[in-house]
Amino acid sequence: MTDEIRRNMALFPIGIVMKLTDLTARQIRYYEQHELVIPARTGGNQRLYSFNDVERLLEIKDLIEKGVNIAGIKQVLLPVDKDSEDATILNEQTEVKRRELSDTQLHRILKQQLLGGGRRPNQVSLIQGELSRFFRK
DNA sequence: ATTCTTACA
DNA sequence: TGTAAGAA
Repeated sequence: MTDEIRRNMALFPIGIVMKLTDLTARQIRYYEQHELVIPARTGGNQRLYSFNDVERLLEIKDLIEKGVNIAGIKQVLLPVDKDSEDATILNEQTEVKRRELSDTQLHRILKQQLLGGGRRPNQVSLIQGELSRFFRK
């Protein structure tokens, strides 16, 4: 799949990503500290983001706006392991893979609930509370 | 001109 | 999160 390569290809610097996502450099870097996105680096240590990274940041932005904290987002968005990012998993059809699959399904459901629009502002505070309970330990 | 890291009102 | 400082 050549398309995956294209999506995970690091292309733009943080300045472009800022305009694309309407996020501040501070926020973008902050989310990186929490491993919500792992951009590539140039020889000069400059961050380079891929289309996938940008889309991910948009999802994060969406959740933040809905009042979800970093802890909650970490549960909703599947963790990005430095490897499976650019090299798609065409190997390891193993045990671990099966367990992660069920986790993935769970994440999707949760993601749908949060991402699925149309929610009352009043319910935002509830989302915070609910999530903290769901993900507590 | 841009971006990076670190630190703090 | 914003912003400043000093170095790439």
